[in-house]
Amino acid sequence: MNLYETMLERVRAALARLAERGELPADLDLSAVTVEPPRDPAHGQMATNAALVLARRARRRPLEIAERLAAELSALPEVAAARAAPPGFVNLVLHDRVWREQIRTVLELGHDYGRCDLGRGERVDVEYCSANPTGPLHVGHGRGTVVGDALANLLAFTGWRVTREYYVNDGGGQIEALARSVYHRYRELLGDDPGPLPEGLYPLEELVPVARRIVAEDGDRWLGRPESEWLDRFGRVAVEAMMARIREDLERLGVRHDVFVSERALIEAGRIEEVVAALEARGLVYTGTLPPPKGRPVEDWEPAPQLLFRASAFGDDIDRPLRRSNGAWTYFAADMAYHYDKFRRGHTVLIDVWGADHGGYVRRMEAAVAALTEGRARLEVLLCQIVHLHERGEPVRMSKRAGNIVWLRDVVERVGRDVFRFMMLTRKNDAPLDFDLEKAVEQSRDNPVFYVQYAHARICSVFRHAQQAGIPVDLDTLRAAELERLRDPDELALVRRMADWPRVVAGAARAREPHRIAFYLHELAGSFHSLWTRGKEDATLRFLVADDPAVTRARLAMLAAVRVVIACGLGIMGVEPVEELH
RNA sequence: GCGCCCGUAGCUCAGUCGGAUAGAGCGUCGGCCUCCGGAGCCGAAGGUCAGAGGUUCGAAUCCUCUCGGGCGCGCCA
Repeated sequence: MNLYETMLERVRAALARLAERGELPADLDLSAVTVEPPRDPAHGQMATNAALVLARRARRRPLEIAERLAAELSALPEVAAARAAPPGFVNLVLHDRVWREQIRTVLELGHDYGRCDLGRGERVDVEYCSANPTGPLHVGHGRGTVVGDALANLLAFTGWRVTREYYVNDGGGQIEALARSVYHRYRELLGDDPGPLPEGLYPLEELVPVARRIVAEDGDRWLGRPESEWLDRFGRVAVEAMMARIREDLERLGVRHDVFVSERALIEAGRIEEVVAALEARGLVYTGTLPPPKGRPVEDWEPAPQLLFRASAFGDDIDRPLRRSNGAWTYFAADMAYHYDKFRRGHTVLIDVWGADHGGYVRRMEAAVAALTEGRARLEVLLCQIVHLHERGEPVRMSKRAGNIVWLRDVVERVGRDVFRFMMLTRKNDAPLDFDLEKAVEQSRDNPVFYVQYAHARICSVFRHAQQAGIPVDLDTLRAAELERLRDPDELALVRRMADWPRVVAGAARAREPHRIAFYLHELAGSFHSLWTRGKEDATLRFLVADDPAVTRARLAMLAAVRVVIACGLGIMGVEPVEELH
């Protein structure tokens, strides 16, 4: 339990005592009562809204309740001051020692500090990346991949049982196009001039080695043969090769999925038929004709009866097709089978991280999950907005047609895994993100990655100096430090910021917003840098004070704890906490 | 036309389940190097939270409408 939760319990207990004495009604609903840091630190260190929330039901003036509550809270051992403030807050100041003790807690718990059981062991499936196996990952894929990975880390840290998952779209027409693209290269390699690449095929250089492999294994036996003979073979080899490449790209980003699920395998196992039959049995599937699409007119639109899922019964605008007019299942039908599969494997929270261009797909998938699981699982979709790439201030435009795609691997190699991952988490997912390749490698205040890592490195540097000076820095010594020697307001501010970590983690997990970790670390690093600089101006505030081993121990304990929190936060983001910058 | 997302300082963005006088970085201006790493720190200036209405003790936050931007809109994935 973190400090805020502890104080919330204290507030609830105090309210109960007031109720016992008849100063409040007995059965008040306390669920809206919170204990939070006030926006303006001048008000105090924590504030509760209890009186404001309860005033109406209690039929009392908020300030009156606040005053009684303040009196009650003043008596607590943790509380240095409790004051009622208009319109009805109770502001709390805790004894410094309560905050300082958090240092010892951090040193006891290490990287488990901030861990909690918010998820209560519920099984959540986080599906992210899931790029089509028609080429390597490009920068655009990187954002969702990092967001999904960090979110999975965050949820695992806060008590969920997490599966990290990649859906391999190896079943549709795009794979046929991929196979034909490889066949084109195959003919080129064997000197059988195929002419220019037909419209709709992939011009990727990366397909040449795939074709080469088929030449090596199969020779020229597919030359001049009808498509029906070679299409499957070429498709399988191409998907395998592309997935191998994608896994390498993921590896370089430090991303490792637990499960790769093949769309094709689901289809071949008859899973779509199962799901559709189940829906059919419940009257949720029918044959009908959809109205023409809105917006820009579709030239060759003709009304045609199709097999439809009654998505509109679950909040979608219209019903959605399950079969194409050529009889094949739609992507949506396969996706239904896939999401049902996630549920069948025991997940009750399904989180999908998608690009913003899939926004129009969210409603129908939510409807599908609601229908298939009969409300026992819920889908949460995180849409990641576009990444704008900049080079020397100029936007880098990517276009598949022009063939100037920026591969994820190249960017990661250039700026480094840590920088890339951190930068991808410096915006909330539904805001567009600018990524400047120059700034990313710059070591300045401008660059939040550097700023945070620099704080960590500086702490490590202090410890190196301490060791050189023969000052004991082992954990037992630090745990036994006389923390009351930490008296400077900036030291206490740093400690309070550090003690915020459990709240931040829980809030970020609840909101599915891993970017909050990045912002928090930036603030924590700021508090630290500020304190560091004061030590330059005032030697008594330096961390290592030669003639005062006790204060040195206390400050080293504080730094050790801050370092743990920084490292832990970076760990959730998948970023290495470096010990030295160069 | 419809749906989803967004609109906060000159720029890029935070803003906790609705909480008090809306915060940070960049940029601008003014300061701080006998130093545990100045790759840093401190200060100043800078706001009609797009606009209007509503709910509420209280709205940047929730609801409605308007304006502006992004994405998407049968048988692609």
